[in-house]
Amino acid sequence: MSTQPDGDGAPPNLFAVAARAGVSKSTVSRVITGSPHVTKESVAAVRAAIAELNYVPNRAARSLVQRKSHTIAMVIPERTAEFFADPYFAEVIQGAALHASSTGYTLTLLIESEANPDKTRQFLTGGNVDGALVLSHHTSPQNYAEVSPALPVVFGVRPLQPTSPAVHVVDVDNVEVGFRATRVLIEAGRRRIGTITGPLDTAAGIDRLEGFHRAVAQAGLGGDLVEQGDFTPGSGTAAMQRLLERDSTLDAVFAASAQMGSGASTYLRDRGIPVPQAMALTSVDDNFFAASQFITTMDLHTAEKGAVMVDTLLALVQGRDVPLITTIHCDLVERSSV
Amino acid sequence: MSTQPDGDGAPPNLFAVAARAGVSKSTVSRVITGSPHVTKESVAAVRAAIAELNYVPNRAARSLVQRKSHTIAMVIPERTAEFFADPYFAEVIQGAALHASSTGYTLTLLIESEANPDKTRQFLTGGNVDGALVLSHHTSPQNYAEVSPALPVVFGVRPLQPTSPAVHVVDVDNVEVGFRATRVLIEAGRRRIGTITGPLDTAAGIDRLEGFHRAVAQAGLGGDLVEQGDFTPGSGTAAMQRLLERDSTLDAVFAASAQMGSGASTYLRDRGIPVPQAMALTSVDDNFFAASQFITTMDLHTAEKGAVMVDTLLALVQGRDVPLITTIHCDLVERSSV
DNA sequence: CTGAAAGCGCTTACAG
DNA sequence: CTGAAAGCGCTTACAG
Repeated sequence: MSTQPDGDGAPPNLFAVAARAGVSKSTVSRVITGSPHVTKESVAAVRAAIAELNYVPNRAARSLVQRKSHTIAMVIPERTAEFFADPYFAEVIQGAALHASSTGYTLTLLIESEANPDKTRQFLTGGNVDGALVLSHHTSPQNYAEVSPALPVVFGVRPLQPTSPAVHVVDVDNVEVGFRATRVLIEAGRRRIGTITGPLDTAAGIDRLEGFHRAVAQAGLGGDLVEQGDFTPGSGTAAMQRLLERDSTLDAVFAASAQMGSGASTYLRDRGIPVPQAMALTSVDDNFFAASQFITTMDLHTAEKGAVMVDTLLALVQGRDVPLITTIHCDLVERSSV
Repeated sequence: MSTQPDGDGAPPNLFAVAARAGVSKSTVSRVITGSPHVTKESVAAVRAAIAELNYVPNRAARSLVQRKSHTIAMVIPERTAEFFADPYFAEVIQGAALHASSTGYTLTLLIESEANPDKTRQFLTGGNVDGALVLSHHTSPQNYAEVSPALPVVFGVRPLQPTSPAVHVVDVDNVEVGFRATRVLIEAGRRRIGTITGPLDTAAGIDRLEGFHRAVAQAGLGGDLVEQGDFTPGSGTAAMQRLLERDSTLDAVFAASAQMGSGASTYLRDRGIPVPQAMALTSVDDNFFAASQFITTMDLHTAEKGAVMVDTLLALVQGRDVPLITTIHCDLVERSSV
């Protein structure tokens, strides 16, 4: 007695579509799964019925029989969550979510509680997801390497220690990132170059510093002016001050994050030190911290990285062979700080 | 022949647990669902078997029979996604994800593609999720109000236009937010007060401006110094400049976001205008933009808002009665900008 | 309190 | 190419 064609109450199921299209459930299923063994006429009839009924397949039923959840988890350890304010993570997640939806997979956000890490691992290994993306600077990937044989896992950061078994990683080459960002300063004629590093217990922090050291060494310059930050603007300000106190002839700084670069830039402005005339500056990551301070920076293609992480994971899920390391390219974005 | 007790291959199912515990599948199911009609002995036996086998219930099977996905979606329209860099969204999402996981529900991130909005709505109404959280300043909630009878939906922002049917909203009272942030300036003795608004096609922008107007009117002050921004730091800098050009006697500014406040603060510093001596400043949202510039600001308890959105949605999902509007309290955080 | 049976909505061999 | 049947792993009345 409803005016709506699809009736009220329960949503239409395969059986309803089959009845309307005048075929069997098997045929409807074949059309939906894209099987080639169906006549054009049947395909057309089924498609029409699906459209008329506004039919959407039940994921639970499909998952049950296929033993696939069509869901992937994005695991964000709680400590990283504190750093959620870092645009970097938001951008990776956005890139991953956007791409996942285009593949028919669903992205579940899983914040790993430090109080109860077993809960997260149980969720992951309990067949709720087909694979997991792990984003973290700190958490030991060894924990996940262990679930890895049971569940495909892709990391967004290279592990600090080699894991066993080895894990799949998608990331930029942070040594290259540090090298190129430092080279720019050298090519601009700077001779007394310092660096504000990220935390030196993170792969990104360590590798970018290594890149810095290689670049200055290659140019025959000193690599002694190193101050550590924690990727936040405030730490950049403080490190900039320390650097200047250590050597007043400093004429260039490579900051290992745009946030720290912006903190350094703020300090320089407050002290009336003109950029780039008296001090050249480069940083890492192209976000509004870099943009608003006009800092020449390395674009890490972070959203793309999120998408590639999804692709890599899905390849693994489908049993395809994937190299252990996928490197995301990086680019120099020139602004007015050099 | 495996040394592991849980064998290899397929994960243990209900049947395996039942066999090990020496009871029927029905009894195991009752223990898992928390039915009271089970003897203590049976409960103990089943729990032991579950622990020994490391059994995790299959969500797909449960969803299929219960017609519940135990999943809720966080819908982020693409336009909002551009603003993903705004710590505000990250914080809401984090709060929601953390709380959802503690309730046994799974949070799926759904980025609404502008190219194909039907896809998102189809996913939502196709029985894939039990409810949806919608976060957006711009998107017309009317679109979602329409799916609302079929699917519980909770909004993080009040709709600009009344919708039909009315939708559930969880948000701070932005009029109060604007009022209080302006009052602080008045109480500090400022007489010539301007405001940098958010976009005036958003509820937050409109309501915070309304709060500003009420406060200055109540104090018998003028409410003419209004410049619009878009919540970003850059727009705050530009608006601050326009305000100063319009009236050089300006002695206080209420910025409707911490990002804009920080942009304004940057401008003031560059011009050598001391804060708070020559210019007092307040803003909205307590994040590192406010903290790093020492701005007195309104704490919107954003992570808590995410959690409350989840609670509200789950109440709706469970058929409980929920008020249409849930107001999150806000607090003043005093720093040195006033 | 407990168990056997039916069924949730799909997919997948198996015949034809 | 197509359909009837079995089964994925649970939960839920229904008897007992």
